[in-house]
Amino acid sequence: MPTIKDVAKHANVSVATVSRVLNENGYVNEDTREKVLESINKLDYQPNELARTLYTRRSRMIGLIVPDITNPFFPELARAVEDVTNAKNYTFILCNSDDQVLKEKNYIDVLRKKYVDGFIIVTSTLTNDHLEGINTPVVALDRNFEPDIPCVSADNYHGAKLAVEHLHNIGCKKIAHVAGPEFVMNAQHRLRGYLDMVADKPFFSEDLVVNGDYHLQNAKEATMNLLKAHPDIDGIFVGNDLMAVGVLKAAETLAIKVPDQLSIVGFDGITLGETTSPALTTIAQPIYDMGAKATNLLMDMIEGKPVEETEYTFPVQLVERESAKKGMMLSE
Amino acid sequence: MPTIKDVAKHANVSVATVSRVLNENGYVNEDTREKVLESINKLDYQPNELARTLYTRRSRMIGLIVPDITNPFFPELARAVEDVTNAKNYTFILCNSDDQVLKEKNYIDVLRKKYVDGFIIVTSTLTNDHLEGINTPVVALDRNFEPDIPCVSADNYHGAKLAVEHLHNIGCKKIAHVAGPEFVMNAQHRLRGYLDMVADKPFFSEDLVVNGDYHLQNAKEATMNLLKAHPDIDGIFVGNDLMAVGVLKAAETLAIKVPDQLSIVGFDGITLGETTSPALTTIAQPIYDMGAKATNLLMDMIEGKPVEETEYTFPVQLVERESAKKGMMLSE
DNA sequence: GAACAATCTGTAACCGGTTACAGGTTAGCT
DNA sequence: AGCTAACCTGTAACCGGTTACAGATTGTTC
Repeated sequence: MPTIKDVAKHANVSVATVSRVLNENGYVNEDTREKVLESINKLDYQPNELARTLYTRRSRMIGLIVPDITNPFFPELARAVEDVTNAKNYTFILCNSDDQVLKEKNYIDVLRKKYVDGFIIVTSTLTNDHLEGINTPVVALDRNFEPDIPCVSADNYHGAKLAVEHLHNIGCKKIAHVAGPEFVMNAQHRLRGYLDMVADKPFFSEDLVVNGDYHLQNAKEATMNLLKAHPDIDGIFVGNDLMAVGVLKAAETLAIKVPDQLSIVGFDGITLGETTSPALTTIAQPIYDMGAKATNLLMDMIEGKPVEETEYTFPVQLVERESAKKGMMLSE
Repeated sequence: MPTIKDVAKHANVSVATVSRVLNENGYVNEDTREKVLESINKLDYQPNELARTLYTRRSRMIGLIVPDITNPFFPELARAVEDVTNAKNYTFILCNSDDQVLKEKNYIDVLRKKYVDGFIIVTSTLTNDHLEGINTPVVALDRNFEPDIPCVSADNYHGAKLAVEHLHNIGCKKIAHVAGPEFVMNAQHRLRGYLDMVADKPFFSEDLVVNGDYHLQNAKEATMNLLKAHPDIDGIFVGNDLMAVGVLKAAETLAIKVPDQLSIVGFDGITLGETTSPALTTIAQPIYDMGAKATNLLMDMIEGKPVEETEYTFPVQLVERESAKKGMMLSE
């Protein structure tokens, strides 16, 4: 691989001049400029990003930290991040934190040593303290954790209300909730949305809320218990789509027909929900758009552009598929 | 951030000495060693990876190029790669190629400029020519493309035979195949496995094979046509699980009961197959193990260890779930 | 034609590390 | 004591770029 020195020698100029034509700054005579460009072409020279980074402290790399790429919500997010970074000539590094602060901190450390220009973090466990002294730009995605860190998320509270409202509208008489983990902010918002819709209803009791961990298996088991304890539940709002699939499985195991006997509404709008039978009715977030927004926001911060707002809330949308519909209860 | 110079000054030694204790090479007196370590601790010094890389030409980063992380097969692979790289103090960069040579080449270019130490590539379109002159280690994953590039994949041919055999064993009388794209090597192997099992059977005709593109929608449509043309098909071996879900959907649309009237066997063993109803019977590849093996192999190559073999074929396994079982046909 | 600004180019310091080389010290052996 | 080998440490070159600074040339203005 040729270096800038080779080019300089070939074009009979100094490295400074070559650097000037490369970066298009400073004065350089048109003739020498062309001479240099010619040499660059002839030698197929490509500047060494690393050497550049060392001096400029800009790596054109960002880190994306997610809990687990295996969770189908995150690939869609990651894809958006990749598309945007790529379009802007950045690259990104993917890190799985498994929701462990230690892993998060470790990754942040490692990446900072590599001079990454910024972070997009999906976290529930990291707090501002851990980021102290880090002057690298950070954007929080999906989960807002600290007031002075810009955050991109969906309207979880409203979405939850939308879900319960829909279940109510189609005639459900007893609506339960399989909640996400308490330590996750968006799960709290969704739970609150549910509670604010049903807390004053006569059918409500606290044990209509069961805790899931945003994963399938656990939600399935919790739902089995729930449905055994309350056989008259005819609607469930589930904290996310992955758990909703678990709920679907639970119903199947108990020979409860969805949506005839039980209506289910999920949350997220991941592709997985389209592949189940019945397909999942859900509250869809604009996942790709959120990922893209977060990335663009981060780039703006990196490039020193002023950030107007610190909170970007995306609207959610009810997507009606097959797991919730006006059921037998109504026609009775 | 303190530099090695700060440490040197603080410990009253030269940078060379500090470097020596850091890298544990060359002679350094025990007393000075401790003095230096103390300074490192006191200043909370962390060596700058970048500066190191510039000289050593080793970045402790590798690139993983996959067609599309949104395809549920790849997150499981990516997770394995991440776990292994992370354990060995490497980081990895994820790239989506969308199966386009141009994107692949571009990524390889970009990453080489960043001094990545190696590549893991899942590709069908890249050939050796494109890698020419690249002395960076490369491992091919899931799809073998050139003889002199080490390759980790599953036993696709045998898996296909296993699938067809299973369909045969449970009593299917007319077995079709929804194939993956022709340009993908593993799809060819699976097709061949199918053909070698059925080509001499009386029920066989060439139009029992339809082409899919490894995605859901396309497979669904192709299957609808297939099943309309051959209503007596009672078994389908599908080239991958994602398409198998499409086949499931097709059957549902046509009101064909799975597995009572039609048995379906997929390929891959991704988690998605567990979430459908009926859950997918499939030929499972050890996806995580394959990813881990490829990564370990790459690291060995990077570290100059000799590579014994150039082809690692992993065994596959029939996972019986619900989409294939002894059907009505038998009991009639 | 003198003064000054704008244009052009090269030298050298710098980013933050690694390491070849040289010089000095100490220990071991005859 | 003299010689060699092992031990210890610092200087400076190097990785491949960027840029402050200075000096030279040209152009403009009065």
